Amino acid sequence: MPKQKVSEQFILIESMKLFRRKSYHNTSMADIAAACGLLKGSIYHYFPSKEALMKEVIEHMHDFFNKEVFCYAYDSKLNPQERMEAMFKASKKIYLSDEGGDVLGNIGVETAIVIPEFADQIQKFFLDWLKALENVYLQITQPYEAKLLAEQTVTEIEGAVMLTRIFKNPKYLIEANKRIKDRFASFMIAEAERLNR
Amino acid sequence: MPKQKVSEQFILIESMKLFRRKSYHNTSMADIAAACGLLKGSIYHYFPSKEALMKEVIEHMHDFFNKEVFCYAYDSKLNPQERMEAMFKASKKIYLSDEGGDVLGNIGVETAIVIPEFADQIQKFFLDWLKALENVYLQITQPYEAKLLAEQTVTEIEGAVMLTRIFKNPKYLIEANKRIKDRFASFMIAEAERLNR
Amino acid sequence: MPKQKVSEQFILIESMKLFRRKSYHNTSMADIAAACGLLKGSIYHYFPSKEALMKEVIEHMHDFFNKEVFCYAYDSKLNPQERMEAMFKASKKIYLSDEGGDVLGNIGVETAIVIPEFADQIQKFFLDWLKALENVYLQITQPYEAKLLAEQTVTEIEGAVMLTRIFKNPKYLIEANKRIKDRFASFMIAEAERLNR
Amino acid sequence: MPKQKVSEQFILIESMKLFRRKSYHNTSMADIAAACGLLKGSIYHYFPSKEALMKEVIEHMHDFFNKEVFCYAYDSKLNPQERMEAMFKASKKIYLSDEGGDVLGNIGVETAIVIPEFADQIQKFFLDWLKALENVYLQITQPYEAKLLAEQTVTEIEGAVMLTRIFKNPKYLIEANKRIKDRFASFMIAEAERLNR
DNA sequence: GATGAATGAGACTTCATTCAT
DNA sequence: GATGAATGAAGTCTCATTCAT
Repeated sequence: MPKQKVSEQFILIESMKLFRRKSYHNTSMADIAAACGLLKGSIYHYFPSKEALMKEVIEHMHDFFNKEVFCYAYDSKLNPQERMEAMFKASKKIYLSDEGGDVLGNIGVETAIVIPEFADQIQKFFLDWLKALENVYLQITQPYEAKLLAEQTVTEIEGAVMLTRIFKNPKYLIEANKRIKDRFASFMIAEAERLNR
Repeated sequence: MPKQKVSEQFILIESMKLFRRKSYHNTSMADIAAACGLLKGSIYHYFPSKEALMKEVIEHMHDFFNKEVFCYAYDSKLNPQERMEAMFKASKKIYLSDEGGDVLGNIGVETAIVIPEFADQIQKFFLDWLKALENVYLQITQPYEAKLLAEQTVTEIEGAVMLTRIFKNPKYLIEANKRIKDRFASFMIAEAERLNR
Repeated sequence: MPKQKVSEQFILIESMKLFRRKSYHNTSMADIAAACGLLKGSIYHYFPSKEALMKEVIEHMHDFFNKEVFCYAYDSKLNPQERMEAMFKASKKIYLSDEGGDVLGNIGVETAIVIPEFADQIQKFFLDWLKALENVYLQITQPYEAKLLAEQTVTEIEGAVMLTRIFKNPKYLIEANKRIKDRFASFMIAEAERLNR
Repeated sequence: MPKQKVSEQFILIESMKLFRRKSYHNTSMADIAAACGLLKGSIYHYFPSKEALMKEVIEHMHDFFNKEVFCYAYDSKLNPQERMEAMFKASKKIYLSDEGGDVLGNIGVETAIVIPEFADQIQKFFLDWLKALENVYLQITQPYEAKLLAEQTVTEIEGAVMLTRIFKNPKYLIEANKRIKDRFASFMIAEAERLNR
């Protein structure tokens, strides 16, 4: 009986990399298999179809973000600023890893278009992201404002990911991060003043 | 002359719509032909290949933006605020037309990945956009600031286009527009105060 | 009423050149039209199909050879040697014209394979050629020998055309001509000796 | 291992037959697949393209001739006559096999026209053939003569293949073989006399 | 007669997927 | 579990042919 050459996890990671770098369409099952040291047919022992594999990739990223990034938004041991910092730090290693490929931003859009069922998953990811940010902003401002700030933050990051990709230049992402932090700081100060009064 | 069912322009427009809605890869030449009331092979009377067609679509959009949107940035008959307003107004009908498809944002990213030569064209589009915005911001602030503001503006719009797409909800774009306008107004006021002093 | 831009003859000649240079399959109706200063559809005013056009090309060449080359084989005003010389001279301008393209040799083989009906025509051409040569050789040798010599002559010329084409070097044809002439001369001498006895 | 219906060799042979019988252009990948009991797409497991397949067919024939035919020209255990005999015998089974299709003669010409890269390969085949024959003739005559005789021999065989094909009658090839042998014999005798003197 | 847009069959090719080994 | 040959649908593209103008 042949031994298992790879793990499901491994295939997930490798295919994620490929999807990010080359897009869903430009990545063939053979590419994925090759990246895993397998041959075409073998992927099907782990995932029933390319579509299913993609769905698990999305879910895997979603889980990862929930556990490694978004969680800090709810970490009562941290103050608001520390929560933001922690999220930034955790996500940065993802955004800037692997040739600047983003996570669910660009993949998301391409993918959401391709197969309707992907759209739901992608939306859920962004909803969790928005909710996490909103939760942090809620600590320093009013509910309506917090929601808008969360939306603005996601908007800027996703736009920056796109420009970073198009120009192959990370500065857009770096600038966006800076703006978000500065904005956060100014809200912190305003809130501090409000409380001081 | 034989019965001409379609014009090159018409094919360009129809394929642009499809590329926007379904992405480059998910749009087949047969789809495009069908959208034009033609059969597969007939598209090849107008464009030598799918790739060439895509390139012309991109160029067409670029031209369109140059002539209908970016031009206002250099219109000396308008004051800075009017220039921004004019650009917003002109672009809005594009962003929000046709199922909320964006212009060169999402197409751009997918496409830039697929075929290297697309990347150049896409970059050029964004460079013209950035230059136009920078030119307007230059009227109300310092050069370095103007450049950053231009980048922020494009970043926000592109991110908003993406979220609008993912959630099929135009509010992200509307909010982004509002933020950009407000930011612009605050710079206008600051500049006015500086001059008053 | 539009005037006739070209003659049927003209199209025949131009398509013959193309077929010789690029082969039947690699020559499109558009190529032929372009060579004639026309557009695709217009060829169909003169010839009902590509196949029919090819057939007329073959027939045209056959006629041409009958009238301009093979005729000398039966010209009672010439002696055997003069007949051979005349045929050589007349055919040379064809063999060596137009980038060394042959006449019905290589086209013939390709074409005979493609469409069975071409095969008949091609055979008829070669039969007339063989008959003409046989008739000349009959003047200087016995019937059986004459037939073999005719066959050898056609064989050598066609093989030489092929090699000339493959190596893009006319020497094979030149050498073949020389051999044929020498062989003819030696038969002339033998015949003269026989008569002298 | 999965059920392997065919081998690379098998596809090579089958496609060679088809190319010979129907020419390169008239043979579709579907034809080849069908001849192998496969479906269109399956051929691509063995050969990346039709062109590549053709190149391997040519190479395969070239190799075959080198190993099975031309080799006798250099076999020091044989005298000149035996070398010629061996080459004839070995090649005959190819020339006359399979509906009288030739080897690289007619295919060669058609193919050399179609794709320039084929031309090189075809030339190389003929160069090896010429070289082999020249080597044999060198044993019985002077260098210049040997070269001419080699060229004549190839010329005659190729021309004979063509006529055999056109008339679907092997007699042209048989006659050519006879002439070549007789010519060889007469040179042998001349050489023997020269040495006797 | 000339045009050239449109057709539609068919070619080459790719690739997700299946399955016998 | 792994293989990789085979499948078959679908995609891009070519081209002989038709026909309204």
